[in-house]
Amino acid sequence: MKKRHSTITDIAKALNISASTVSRALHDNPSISLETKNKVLSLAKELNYQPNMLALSLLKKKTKTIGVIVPEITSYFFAMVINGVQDMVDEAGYKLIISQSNESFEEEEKLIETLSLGRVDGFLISTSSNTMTYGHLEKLRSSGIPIVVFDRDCPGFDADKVLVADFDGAYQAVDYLVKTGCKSLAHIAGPANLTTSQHRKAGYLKALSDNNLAIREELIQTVDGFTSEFGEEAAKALLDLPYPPDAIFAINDAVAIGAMAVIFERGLRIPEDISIVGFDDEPYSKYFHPSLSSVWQPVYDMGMLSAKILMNQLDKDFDDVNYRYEVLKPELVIRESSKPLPDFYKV
Amino acid sequence: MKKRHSTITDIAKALNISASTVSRALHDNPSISLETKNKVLSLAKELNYQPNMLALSLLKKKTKTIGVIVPEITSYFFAMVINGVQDMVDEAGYKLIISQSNESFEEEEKLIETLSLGRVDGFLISTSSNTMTYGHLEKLRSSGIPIVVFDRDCPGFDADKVLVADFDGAYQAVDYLVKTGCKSLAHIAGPANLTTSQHRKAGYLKALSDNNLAIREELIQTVDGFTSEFGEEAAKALLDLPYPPDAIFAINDAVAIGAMAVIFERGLRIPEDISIVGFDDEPYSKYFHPSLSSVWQPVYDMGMLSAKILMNQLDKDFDDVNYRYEVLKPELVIRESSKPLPDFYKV
DNA sequence: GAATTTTGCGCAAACCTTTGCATAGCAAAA
DNA sequence: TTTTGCTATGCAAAGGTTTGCGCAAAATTC
Repeated sequence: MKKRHSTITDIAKALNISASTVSRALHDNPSISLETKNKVLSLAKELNYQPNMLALSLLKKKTKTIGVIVPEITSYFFAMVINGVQDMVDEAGYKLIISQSNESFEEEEKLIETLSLGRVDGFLISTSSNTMTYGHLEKLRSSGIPIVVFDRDCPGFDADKVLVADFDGAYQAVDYLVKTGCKSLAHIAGPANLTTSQHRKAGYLKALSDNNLAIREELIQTVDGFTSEFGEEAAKALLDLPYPPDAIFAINDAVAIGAMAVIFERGLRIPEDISIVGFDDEPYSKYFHPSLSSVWQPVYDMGMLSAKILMNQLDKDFDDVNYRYEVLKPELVIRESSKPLPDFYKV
Repeated sequence: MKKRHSTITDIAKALNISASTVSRALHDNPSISLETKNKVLSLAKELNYQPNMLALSLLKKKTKTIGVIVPEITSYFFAMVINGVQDMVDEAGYKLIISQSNESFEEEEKLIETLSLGRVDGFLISTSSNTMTYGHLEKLRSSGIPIVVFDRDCPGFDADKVLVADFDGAYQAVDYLVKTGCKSLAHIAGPANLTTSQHRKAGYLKALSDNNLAIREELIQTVDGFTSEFGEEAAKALLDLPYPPDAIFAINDAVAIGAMAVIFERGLRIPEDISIVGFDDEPYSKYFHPSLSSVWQPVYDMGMLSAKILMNQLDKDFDDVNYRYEVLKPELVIRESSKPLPDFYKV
C-alpha cells in the first residue's frame, strides 16, 4: 500500500503558488522572496517532502548510480574491491548497483543490457572467465557510457583500466622459491582465458628460465575455478607424478589451501617436502598451519582508483579517449609455508 | 559524450505515426494492424531501441529494484546471503542495490534515506551492530515501502523476518562439547547488542545448566567485532585465567580461528587440551589444522527466502500486516577441533 | 442506402522536476 | 509622463512512456 510521497506540486497547491516557485524556493534561488521561501520550507518539512530522484534522473539524464559487475561477490578479493569503490564513491553521492556474472559470459551480457537501460551512468567491470569477446562492451561504450575495466584485462578493448602487475607478483614468488632451494617448481594455473592467469603463468615461466631451470609441462596444472576443491584436484595430479614437485605456486590462496590439504593427507611436510605460495593474501591465510606465504595485492586501492577514474570520466561531457592504464604493484608476503631465504640473499 | 538513445518518439516521427501507436505496437496490442506492427518492430530493431527504464519507473511508480543493506560485504556470511537473494530475484526481473552500513547506525540511516527517494521498491535489511532504535525503519515502512529483516532481529519492530535459530545452534554445539568430556567451557560472545549474539549466548548458558555445569562469568568473553583479531585477544584473556577453559565456543569461525592461533602459540593442543567450535561453517573452516568444528547456517536459503517474502509483499497492493516470522535451522558440523562423541551417545 | 459495428490510430494526461523566457507590479530615473 | 530596471512569480516545455477515451474510416448488417 504505497502511500504517495508528497511532491512539489502538493506544496504549490497548498500555498497557492506555482511549482516552479516551490522548486526555486527549495533551491534557495535568489529571485524568490524570503517570505515565500520560508513558507515553502516549513511546509516542505511538515509534509516530509523528498525530491523524486526518478523524475530528476529523467530530466537530467543522470542517475548518479554506477554499475559494478564482478564475477562473484563471495570471494574476498572482489568484496574488498567493492569496498574500495564504495568508499570512494560515497562522498560524491553516487550509488552502486552491484551485480554478479557468476563467471558466465551470457549473464554478463544480460546484466550490461539491463543496467544500461537508463539506470547507471557508468560501469566498473571485471569480466567473467568465459568472456572472450568484447562486443558487448564496445556497444556499451559506443552508446556513450564510460567504462572502467579492473583486475581482468580485456585485450583489444580500449578503455580505462586498473590492473595488477600479475607477472611481477608471480615472478617474485617463483624467484623466491628458487632461491630457497626448490628445484622442481609446479604451478597451479588459473582459467586459461584470464589475463591474470596468463600473466602469472608467464611470470612463473620467466622466473624459471631466468634461474636456468628447465620448464616441465607436466608441472603446470590448469584449473577452471578459484575454489579449494580445484586446488585439491590439481595437487593430487601433481603428487601422482613420477617426479613430484618440491614447490607449488598456486593461482590464489584458496587453491593453495586445497593443495595443502592434499599434501598433508599424503603425509608430506610443508615446507620441508613441498613449499607453497599462494596469491591474494586473504585474511585467513596467515592463520593456516603452516601460515601461507602469498602475494598480496592492493585490492582496496584498486577499487578506489577505478572508481575515481570512472567518476572523472563522468564529470567530463566528452569522450576522453586518452584512456588511463594503471598497473598496481603486488607484494610477496613470506610466511611458514615456504622456506626462509638463505642468509646470503638477504640485503 | 552521452549519445542519445533512440526513443519511441523517434520511431513515431520516422514512421509518421503517434508515439502511442508505437508503444502499443511494441507491446503487441491487438488494436494495432499487423502492417504497422511490423514496420515499428523492424525500425525499432534497426535503431536499437531500448525502453527508458527511468521514464517507466516514474510512470509506474515501481523501480523493479530492491535495496539490500548489510553491515558488510566482505564476510562470507553476508556475501552468501546476497547470492541467495540475487538468484531468487533475478528471475522476477528485479535488480539489486547493495549497500554496506559498515556496522554504523548513522550510515545505515543515511542509506535508507537516500535509497528510499524513489529508487527502490523494497528493502532487505540486516541492521548494524550499533543499531538500537528502529525509528528509521518505522518511518520507512510507514511511507509504504515493504521491509524484510534478516539474520539480525529488531525486537519491537514488526516486519517480515527471516532468522536463524541461533539459540538452538549454540545449544547443540555446547551440549556436544559437554558430552565429549569438556568440563570448563568458555564462550567468546559477539557484540552485545545483536540478537544473534544474545541468542547464542543464551543457548550456551542453557546447555551448561541443563548439563548441571556451573556458569563462570569469567569464561565469557565478549568481543566487539567478527574478525580473527578479536578472537586472538579473547583467547589470550581466557588462557591467562587461573583456571583456563578446556573448550571454547566462539561466536563465529573467524573468531575461532584467531583463538586457535593463540592456543597454538601457547603450546597447547587442539582438541586434546582445548576443544573449539565456531559458528558459520565458512568454506575455509574445513581446511584448517585441525579442521574446525562449526555450526552451519542455511545462509543461501536465508537470502532466497527473504527475497521471496519481499517480492510477495511487493506484489500485493495493500499492507499485509500478517508478518511472517521464519526461523531456519542451523546444524552442528563436527570436525577435528573438537573431540569425538563417546560411543554410548551415538544413536 | 442507412445504421451499426469493427478496426486502427491519435490526443492528452499523468508521473515529477527543472529552467528559459515572459510578465506583472512597482519604483526610480529621465 | 514615459522609459528603464528590478523583483517576484508563472507558463510551458522537456525528459520517455503508457493508457483511457474519442474519432474517423472501413466493413458489416439490415
